[in-house]
Amino acid sequence: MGKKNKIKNKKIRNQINQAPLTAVDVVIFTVEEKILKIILIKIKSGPLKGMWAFPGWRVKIHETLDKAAARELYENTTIKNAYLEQLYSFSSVKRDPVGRIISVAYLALVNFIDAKLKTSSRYLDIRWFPVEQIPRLAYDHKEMLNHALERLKNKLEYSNVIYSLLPRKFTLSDLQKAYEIILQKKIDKRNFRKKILSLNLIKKVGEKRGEAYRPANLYSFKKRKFSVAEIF
Amino acid sequence: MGKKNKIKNKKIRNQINQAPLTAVDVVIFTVEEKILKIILIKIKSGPLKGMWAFPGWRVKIHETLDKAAARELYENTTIKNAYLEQLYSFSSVKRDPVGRIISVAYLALVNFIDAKLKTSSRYLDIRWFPVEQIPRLAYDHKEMLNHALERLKNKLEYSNVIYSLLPRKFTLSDLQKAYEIILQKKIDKRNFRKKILSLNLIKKVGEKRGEAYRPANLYSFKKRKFSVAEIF
DNA sequence: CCAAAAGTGTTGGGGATACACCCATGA
DNA sequence: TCATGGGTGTATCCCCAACACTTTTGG
Repeated sequence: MGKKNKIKNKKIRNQINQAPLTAVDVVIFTVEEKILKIILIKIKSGPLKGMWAFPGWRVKIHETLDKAAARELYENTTIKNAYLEQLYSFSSVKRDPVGRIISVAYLALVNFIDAKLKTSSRYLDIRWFPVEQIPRLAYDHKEMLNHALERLKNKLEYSNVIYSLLPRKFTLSDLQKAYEIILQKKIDKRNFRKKILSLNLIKKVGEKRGEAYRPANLYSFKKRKFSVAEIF
Repeated sequence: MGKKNKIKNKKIRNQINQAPLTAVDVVIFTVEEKILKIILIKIKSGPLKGMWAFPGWRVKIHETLDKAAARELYENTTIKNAYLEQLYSFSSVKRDPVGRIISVAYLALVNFIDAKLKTSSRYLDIRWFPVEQIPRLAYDHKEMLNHALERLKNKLEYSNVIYSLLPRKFTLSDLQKAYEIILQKKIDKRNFRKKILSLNLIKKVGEKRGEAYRPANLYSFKKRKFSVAEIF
């Protein structure tokens, strides 16, 4: 190996050593059985093998962050069109013991029925966890979760994002419960209905849902598309 | 050069070619002469030479994004402790004609008196520009500016960040003007004073500021530290 | 005494909150 | 007929917005 090549090689190595790599991690929320849940995966190798973390992967050279997050969501849930939003970029120098990796966190909201967890050779395991029963997380993912929860709560209060957590048809009680679960507070039924209906975002469909007792009216969102409006 | 080395070299190259690099860009706001201004630099080389853009640079291997942004701010203004907040990460594949670079945008608020623009060999020029008179910007920096303005306006309405745009002592009229400049709307004087004083964030100091006519009371923030509160 | 900016209160409306009872259905 | 969740209306409060005149100073 010639001296010239040695130098070139060293230069390239330096470039790698001086440049943090970038990854995307996705915090995927759903509501099921009156519980707010997230997807965690079990790390397959490296010093953190066996720990739980959010699904995530390096950003490829030809894809945007949004695309990377959407890919990650799809590969784990088979969901293609969920609500997906960039959260924050995490960059502690020591956050990943393997190397210098900056992680751009994303927030995803999916409805439980559509989300089919897909086991992947990349992970040892993948599961839904209630937000209230989270194991110790790898990296700085606990912090990431806190950011995500904060953002979710805020977003709920000034937008209609909650539509993405619910099935197409739902009762007003379902909707109220979803709000209560995420915001972690009781809401007055009458005030809730007044407010929601006055926003004109949902419409009745047909009177089903007579599981027992008096059947409830079913509603659906007029537009299943993110929009900002005063909600609570 | 042996075959083994060739392969190794190729592998390293691939690693570079497959990994987007990460940079930080800082949108630095100030208010001067009743005008909202930002710092722009003129690009020194490459295909975008001569165009204006936000100051920014690659993230070093040993620094966090916050540190990189603070460094960038310091190198351009000599300011060490301004309000600095991560905005958003931009990642279009073609945003930089030179290569694949993801940019994490930061928002900085400085007061004009403290900010001494420092010419750097990295740029052809550096200047304050009124937000209303911005030249065509390089990269996706126009979009970045829009995000920054949006964030600034929102932040103003639910926090005390504006302290970082003002000198230590100011009159209520100064404060009101700053709000009006950024929010781009007239505010009623009596309602403004009622609201601001009720928040208990500022206190009187001494009655100066008698430039002409009736002298105004000077105020200062009780805490020059970011905090969230309902404002407007 | 005049010009210019500083300073000061009251009123009305809208949205949020608090609160309790009747209704429809299945068993 | 009863148990269960579905569904409805009113009174109050507080925050925000609208609005105009007096005060203090320098020249």
